[in-house]
Amino acid sequence: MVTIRDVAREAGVSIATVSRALNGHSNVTKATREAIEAAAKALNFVPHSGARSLTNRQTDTIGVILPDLFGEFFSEVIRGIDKIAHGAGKHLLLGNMHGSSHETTNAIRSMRGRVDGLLLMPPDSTAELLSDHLDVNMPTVLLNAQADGSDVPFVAVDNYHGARAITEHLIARGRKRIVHIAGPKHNRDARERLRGFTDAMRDGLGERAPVILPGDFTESAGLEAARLLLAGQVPADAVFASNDVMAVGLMSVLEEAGVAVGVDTLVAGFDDIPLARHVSPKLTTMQSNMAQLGSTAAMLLLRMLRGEELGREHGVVLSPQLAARGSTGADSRGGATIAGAPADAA
Amino acid sequence: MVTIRDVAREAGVSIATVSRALNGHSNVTKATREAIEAAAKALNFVPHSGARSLTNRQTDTIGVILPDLFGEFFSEVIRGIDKIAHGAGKHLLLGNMHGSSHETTNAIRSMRGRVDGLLLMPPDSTAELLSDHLDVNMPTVLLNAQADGSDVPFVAVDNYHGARAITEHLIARGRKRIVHIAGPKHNRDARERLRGFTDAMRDGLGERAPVILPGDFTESAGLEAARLLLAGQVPADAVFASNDVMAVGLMSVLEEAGVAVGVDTLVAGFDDIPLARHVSPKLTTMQSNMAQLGSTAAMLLLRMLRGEELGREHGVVLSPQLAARGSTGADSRGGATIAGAPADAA
DNA sequence: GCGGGCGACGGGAACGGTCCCGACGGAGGG
DNA sequence: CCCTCCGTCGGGACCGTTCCCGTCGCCCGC
Repeated sequence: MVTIRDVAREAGVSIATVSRALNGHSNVTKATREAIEAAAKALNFVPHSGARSLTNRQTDTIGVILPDLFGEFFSEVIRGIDKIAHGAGKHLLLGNMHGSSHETTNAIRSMRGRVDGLLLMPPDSTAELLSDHLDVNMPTVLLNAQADGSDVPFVAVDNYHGARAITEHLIARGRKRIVHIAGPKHNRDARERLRGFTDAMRDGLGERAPVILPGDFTESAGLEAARLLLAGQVPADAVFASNDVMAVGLMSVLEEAGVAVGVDTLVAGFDDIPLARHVSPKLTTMQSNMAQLGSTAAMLLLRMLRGEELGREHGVVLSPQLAARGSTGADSRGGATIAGAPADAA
Repeated sequence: MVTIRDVAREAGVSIATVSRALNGHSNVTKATREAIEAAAKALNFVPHSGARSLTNRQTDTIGVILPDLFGEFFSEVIRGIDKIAHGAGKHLLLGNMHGSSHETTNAIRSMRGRVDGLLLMPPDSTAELLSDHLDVNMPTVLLNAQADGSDVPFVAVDNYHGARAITEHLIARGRKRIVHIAGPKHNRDARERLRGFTDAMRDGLGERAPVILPGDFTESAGLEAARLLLAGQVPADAVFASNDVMAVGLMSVLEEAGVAVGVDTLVAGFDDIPLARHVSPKLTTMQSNMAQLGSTAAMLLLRMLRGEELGREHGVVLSPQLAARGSTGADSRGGATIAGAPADAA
């Protein structure tokens, strides 16, 4: 394990000079610099980032704490974060909390001294109580959540207006008996989507008690809902599922039963997972743009790392875009999108 | 920024005692320990992991360096790694090399002092020359690559036998005019799959010059190949695409043109992306199991971190499993799989 | 020719912990 | 009653680097 001391001895100079030379400071003679660079190369010296960050009080690393989530979502968020972080020369330290609230606080604690800032996406169960554990000295941006107690910027998707927009799309296509398949009750996203749906039904159709089927964001919930519809228990000419996975499950059962999705029954989802445009007919959905969620949060954090004081009021709400496709009878060839709801930073 | 010194002052003891108490050493009086814990809690003290790792010479972090890759693959590998690492109490430090060879060495260098070991998946272009830049003191496991120069354990997918197995599957179903859509020429995986295909064609059918269409792992390559087939230029009763994405693109065009995939023409892919079982008919493919790739590599690395000396001979070759589905006329209901090629650690 | 100023380099403290070793005090046994 | 031993705690070195400050030597100007 070769250290800066070894390089100094090899080059016949002091440690301080080696540090200066290798960090590109100007007050080093060209000859000295070259001798040091030669020695460093000969010894295959690599500076110890950990020690450096101890004195520098800067790690060039961003901590990312995410709950245990399904693949596509996870990777898209990370990709968005990495794109920005990499451009700023920052590394990413991943901390997975695996859903447990205890592990969340653990993950936050263990980040101390390893990262300069934190990108935190709390699981729904701990969203409220996390404000106690946020370190005030640690720049933090919240993903898909807002800490009720403390003054932390956040980035979230406008689930409410997204759900309104897609419900209005179904109404605009002449449907009246629109059923919603909800997501998990404890999930904030799902609750907001449900709220957008019911409001749009009330405002658009005067419907005050629309049919809500229970769901949990899994494919089997979509299958189950489809069976209910096919059994004729629930009269419906359109379905808005709280996410794409359920919508895809629903569609597959309906199609197998001979229902012409996009003609007899319209189906819409939420998220725009890659699968959405590969199923037949192509699924109408709201494009959440998870990569943008990550990159926006990373940009906010970088600003904080540069010294800007950002608070809750700097939070960003991303507006999902409507992607109207075949499953609601819309033109599927162009994949044309209609502008979604406008931003609304609460 | 509260340090261990503040806690010591608050509790009226020395910093050494605080360190002992907080790390659960036995030689501390119960009363002292409780006083220290109370002080730590009152000051909201969180130990500085960076400083700790400097003396401990251990960071409890694993560095993961991946090329810029498409979503599903990336997230699955990470998930597999995280599953193991998290169980061992390790963090994950992500370094993305974004394809460039220069950034690869940069990423490796900047990991020094931040991580205890490295999981490295080099881009194809640098696979050969990376052995120069691997730090001999840094435990390293290679993903999907083998360093020719140095003695480093690796984990790879047996692309060759996988391709053989799926080609033999097509032959077993009575097909003789089997066309292969290749992947990028510089891609090691693609080359191995091509080799498996040609060998299987030679051994199974005595075919020494099977038709190879060019491809690049993208959907449009699949579309292009489909057009060639439909134009009748290339007589074919089955197609083995080098990955699922191309196979799916191919299938969509064939189906639109009225070709009954799974009856008239059989189609098979490689990877088993989630989409594979959602297209119609369901796509026969080889299940690469990317999560297992990551978890296996992580387990190897953990063994090295525990002091085991692992070398190239401890490399693991994962055998993909054949998932026979509707696109080759196999039963798609059960999603039954047939055992793939046996492991073959070169 | 001498003094002042500036540029190049070295010494050492500091970052925030861990741990070795030595000191001190109390208890128990001879 | 004294000595010894063990358990608890404090002092200080150390991990690898950065940076402040001080020193030394050289060059230039008067």
